[in-house]
Amino acid sequence: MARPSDPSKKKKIVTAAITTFAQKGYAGTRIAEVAEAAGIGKGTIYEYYRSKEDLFFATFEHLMSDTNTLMDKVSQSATGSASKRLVAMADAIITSWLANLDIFGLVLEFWSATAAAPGRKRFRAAFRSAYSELRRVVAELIRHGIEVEEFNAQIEPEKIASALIGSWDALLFQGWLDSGFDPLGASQSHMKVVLAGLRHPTTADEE
Amino acid sequence: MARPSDPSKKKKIVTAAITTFAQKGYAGTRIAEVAEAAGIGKGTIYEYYRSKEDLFFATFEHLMSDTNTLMDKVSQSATGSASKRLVAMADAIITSWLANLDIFGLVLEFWSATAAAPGRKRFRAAFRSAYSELRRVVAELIRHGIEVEEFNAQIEPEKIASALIGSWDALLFQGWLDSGFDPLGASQSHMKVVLAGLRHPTTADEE
Amino acid sequence: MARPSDPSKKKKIVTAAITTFAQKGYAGTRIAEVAEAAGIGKGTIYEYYRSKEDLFFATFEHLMSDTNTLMDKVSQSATGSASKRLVAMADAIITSWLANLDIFGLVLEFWSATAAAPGRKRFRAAFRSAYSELRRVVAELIRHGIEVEEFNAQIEPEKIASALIGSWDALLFQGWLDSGFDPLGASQSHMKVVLAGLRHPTTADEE
Amino acid sequence: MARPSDPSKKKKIVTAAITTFAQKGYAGTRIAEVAEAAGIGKGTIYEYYRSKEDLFFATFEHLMSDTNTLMDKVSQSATGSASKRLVAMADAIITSWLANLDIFGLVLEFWSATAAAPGRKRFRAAFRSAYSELRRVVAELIRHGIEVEEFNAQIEPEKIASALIGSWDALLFQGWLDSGFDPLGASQSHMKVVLAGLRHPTTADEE
DNA sequence: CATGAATGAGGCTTCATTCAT
DNA sequence: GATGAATGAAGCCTCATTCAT
Repeated sequence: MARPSDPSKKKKIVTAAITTFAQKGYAGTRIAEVAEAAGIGKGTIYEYYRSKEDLFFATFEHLMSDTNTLMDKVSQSATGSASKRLVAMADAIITSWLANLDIFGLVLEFWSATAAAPGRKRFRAAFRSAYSELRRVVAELIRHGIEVEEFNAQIEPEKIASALIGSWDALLFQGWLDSGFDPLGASQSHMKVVLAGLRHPTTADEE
Repeated sequence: MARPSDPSKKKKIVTAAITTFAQKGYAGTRIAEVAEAAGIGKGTIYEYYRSKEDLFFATFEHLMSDTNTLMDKVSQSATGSASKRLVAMADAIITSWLANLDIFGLVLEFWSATAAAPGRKRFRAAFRSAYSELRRVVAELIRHGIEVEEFNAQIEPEKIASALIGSWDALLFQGWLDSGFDPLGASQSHMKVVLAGLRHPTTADEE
Repeated sequence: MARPSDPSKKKKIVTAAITTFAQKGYAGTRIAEVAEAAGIGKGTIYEYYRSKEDLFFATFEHLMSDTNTLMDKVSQSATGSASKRLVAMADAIITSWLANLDIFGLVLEFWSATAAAPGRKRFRAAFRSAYSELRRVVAELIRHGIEVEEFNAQIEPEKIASALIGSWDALLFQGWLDSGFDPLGASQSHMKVVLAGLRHPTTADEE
Repeated sequence: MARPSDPSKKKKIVTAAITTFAQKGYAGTRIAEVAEAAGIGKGTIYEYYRSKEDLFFATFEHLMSDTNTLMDKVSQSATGSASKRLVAMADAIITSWLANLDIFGLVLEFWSATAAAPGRKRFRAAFRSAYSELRRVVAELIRHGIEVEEFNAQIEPEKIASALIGSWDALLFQGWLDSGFDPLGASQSHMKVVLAGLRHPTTADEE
């Protein structure tokens, strides 16, 4: 009864699942399709994953961890001023996703998985902590910029961080919707403005 | 043969559909549930909508038009400097959605509907044009700010617009995920920085 | 509660039903279609007929009575030798149906209605008595031919009658299937042979 | 993805389908009933047949092929004069169907399937070619009878063939309607007359 | 009388999951 | 361990019939 755990096969399944879920969505994907894409039998998937839902969550975790890995790499390799590091981070994330825009649909599926009914609470929880962590990293960077007096002290690092991260996601979504849209360019333009804003004092409260 | 078209009943159905789809997601919703929520018979829904998918799209259009109405109201009523108007717009959108955060899950469903398979192309098309319009309106406002020399001339209105809009969506999403998160505060903080950035020249290209 | 009985409206409904059932079959016909074809409201049909099944049976009776009327006319107007009368009868029936081959599909529906389940026993009964009557008329004619020594006395009128009648139906069916097939020609050819056979003694029992 | 194709199971299903469709008609039959009659699960049927309609067509083909097999056997084994062979053929077909009169209702369903709407064109096509072939075989036999001067040269083999075949069908139908009716006797009586007619010259055209 | 909007029973079909091989 | 044939719960949708207007 103990399930097998050949990691190479698990990977093969998840990879196939990513492709298939991305193309057809969760509801539109049949387990048989994933199996076929993975070049294995339908029943075999159940040796490695308890259910379709479980497999879906596994693809989620897989992508999540890819993103985390990317983030770690970026934040470790980034050098220079806080501004440069922020821009590098934005560019890295967006560039990385642009290179895989074909599976961006999967992200949308994950987002919507945070909504629907029961058994999907883990998606919401995972997203929450992922965003939380991402905000922490970015906020840290901003805070650092303040400390070294690169950024103005009035700003609230956490809040800015959440908006920045959000803009990255949202620009990718717009790029996904509209192939004529350029998320990277938009992000860079936005980052320039934000960095300018971070350096200068915000005007005394309007009105 | 000719289907009935009592608009008040259509509205009753759509309203029920919004609630139900928002709570349980598209896949998790049974037509019978919507009917019950609308206080009518299951078959009656099919007098007004050809299919579940059609009803879903109708809820989409309904919310879309609500958002458009809101946008029109905001852009018409907004007065004062470009900055103030931008902030007003951001606040209006976010506040409006915060008041209906319980149906934000529906938006996620719509987002993911832009992905999956056939018969859903219209979602993508509708989103594309909606974003396009929203960008146009916001970019217009920014362009106006440049003309009156409130904003610095180097910025690219369309790109900034897309990032701003994106941040609103994405902050709402974070608020949806995490009830401790405050989208409005984050947006306001972000807007302040952006407005500061818009007023000041961006530094000479970083290397 | 008493049902109305405006006969002109009943006729309008049955006429519409004949056309529609003939084109789409019983199962493929919706009451709404019949109503539309009749130029009346869907509910009105139920003022005149208890159910779809009932309406179907009414179309059956209508056609049956048409056929009976035809038969009566033919058998009364026929003059001359028994042979001539038989041929006239065959020709009349086939010609009449050929002129309405577009509703022959309805006859097929009636035939199959003699099979399926309960509530359709009346179709079988009606057919049984209709065939019985038809056989009686044709057999009578043959018997008459025997009496006047036009036909050979060995033949069994009832059996020949049933085969003749059957051949008419079946040739029409073949014509219905294949527009290149000529039921009338085939019938005439067949009748000639049969009449020749009726006139001559059948050979002593073949071994 | 690839559907199973165990022929013995396909046969089991078709057999069950024949019984059930014959008893209750196409419309009156529920897939679940067929499954139960076949002793398998409802879903299993869909592993072997795409739809109810498909299964129905399969039963049609099955019976068609049975009939063809019978015809081949009869035409090959038949010896003796053309007359004897014709009678043998008639008797074989009728006897064979009489032995299975319980599923004759199915034939009626098939006949009516040549009418109704779309997706059923194949029934008509199959019938057309089946009748065409049957006519060919019978006409061939008649033509042979002419050649050996057993039959008179004036007759038209194709036309007589179509009428003979038709009479077999139609007599079976009458037997099906009325258990007191004897299709075999009627056919034999009819065949005798026809054979007598085939041997003797038809009278000069009856004005 | 006529209408057609409303209804819900009923059936086909899908597909995740199981389990014998 | 791997497989895929078998399964049946579940759900969309149709359409005959009703009945308030």
